[in-house]
Amino acid sequence: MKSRFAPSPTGYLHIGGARTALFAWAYAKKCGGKFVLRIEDTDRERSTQASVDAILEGMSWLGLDYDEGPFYQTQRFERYREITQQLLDEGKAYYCQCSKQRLDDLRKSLMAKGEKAMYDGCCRSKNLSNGVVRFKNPAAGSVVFIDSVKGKISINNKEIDDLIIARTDGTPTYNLTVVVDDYDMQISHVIRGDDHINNTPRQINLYQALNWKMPEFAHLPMILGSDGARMSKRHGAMSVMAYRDEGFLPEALINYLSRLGWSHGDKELFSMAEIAELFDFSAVNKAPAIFNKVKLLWLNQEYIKNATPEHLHQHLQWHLDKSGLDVSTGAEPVLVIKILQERSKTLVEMVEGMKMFYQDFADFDKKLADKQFENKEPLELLLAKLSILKDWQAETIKACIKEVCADLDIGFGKVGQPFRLALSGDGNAANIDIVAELVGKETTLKRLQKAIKYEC
RNA sequence: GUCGCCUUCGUCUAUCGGUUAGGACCCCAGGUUUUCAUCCUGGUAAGAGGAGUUCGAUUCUCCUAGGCGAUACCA
Repeated sequence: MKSRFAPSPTGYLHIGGARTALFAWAYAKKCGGKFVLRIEDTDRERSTQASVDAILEGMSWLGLDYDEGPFYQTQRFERYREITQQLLDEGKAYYCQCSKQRLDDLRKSLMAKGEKAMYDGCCRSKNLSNGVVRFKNPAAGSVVFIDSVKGKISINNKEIDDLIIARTDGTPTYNLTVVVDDYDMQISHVIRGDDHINNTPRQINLYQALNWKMPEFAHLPMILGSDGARMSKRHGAMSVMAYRDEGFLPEALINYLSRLGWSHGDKELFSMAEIAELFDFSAVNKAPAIFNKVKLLWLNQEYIKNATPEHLHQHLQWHLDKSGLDVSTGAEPVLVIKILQERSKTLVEMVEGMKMFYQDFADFDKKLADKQFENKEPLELLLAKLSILKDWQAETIKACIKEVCADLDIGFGKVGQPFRLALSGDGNAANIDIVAELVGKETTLKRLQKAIKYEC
């Protein structure tokens, strides 16, 4: 068994492509087969090296490792030419010199008549010796195949015209190259988006003309934008790497993507290993799915909550570097990460939460400060007690807070809240005693003084 | 226009002829809690419409509607 992911390098690796790659990868793993990466760059106009790099980076970030490749179609032009020539020699393809203008007019007049717009085979028996090369599609009968997710699909050959397999400049086109490559690379399972369903019968006819064994086909439904329309920029991030930038963990994105069109009973959380073990086309939906970022966020939070601080630290490094936050001088990062795990939906949020431990903030949140710092007494008393505290530990700090409460005969909140604001600046922090311990004695005292000086 | 594919809560989905149609996200209401968050409990919410087949249809068939896709010298 061997599957492949065959993106064209005309942009970054997007969500839909990633999901296709994931399923192809998962099925290969499940079968103990191989997974191949092939770059379909025959369109010289639109393909770029930057896109190739972006796709490779996306695959690697997601952890979608491939056993073979990446192969590049531009390096196989000789092979395509050979097959095209063979088809020509066997009378299964022919040259066509119809102008774009004629093709255009033909299409328009056909549509005006309410017929399907397709090439009329004008040059079929002209015996020309140059121009584009068209494949002679069978005129009668129909193509029937069993798709692993859609079931039986049949299309009448009357609906398929003679497709171009080589352009005027001799370069091959998509339908020819996929067939040749999938055959040469011994791909047993062609797994791709269902926007390719309509191409499949053409390709099957090519397989038959070449007398090649056909692979299994599995067409995955599309992923739609939030309004049910095809995904586009206005739906938010489409690029896989944009999700890293926004603070998502690759395992969360993978988990989310796996559940778009696939399911395994009521199970929601899947590790990559579980996906590889449980994935099957029989549980893949036929209908397109709408991408829902809110659920992705929930998943991301689940993964952040349950990850080890060390693992999080690894992924956090990229964001730390980006934000320029230096964590080498303050508390041990994993300790800080630990207390932020339950309160961060994304890694970006986590970096935000880390800042108070490593750098000072400019001002207190005014609205909160006016309220919390109105009565300075608790803060002053707390400062006095903490100043002489020798053993700077969460427990001892907590004891000080409780003493203040007792001395002043007030509740924990009356001391804890102002203290929290004094330390964080925005009032956002976890258990105040632990936070104070990690912020450190010197900084804590400094911030308390700053809070006491605050004028409401 | 033509052809192909698709259609269960707002969203992702379970159900493989017989269920009070289940789970998850979101949302709402409670509870725990040192803010926020987490956590716990409960709740709202669905089979596009119409014909058949059947003792019985969400499930099988057909029609309609809607959505998506293809109709390129793009992939």
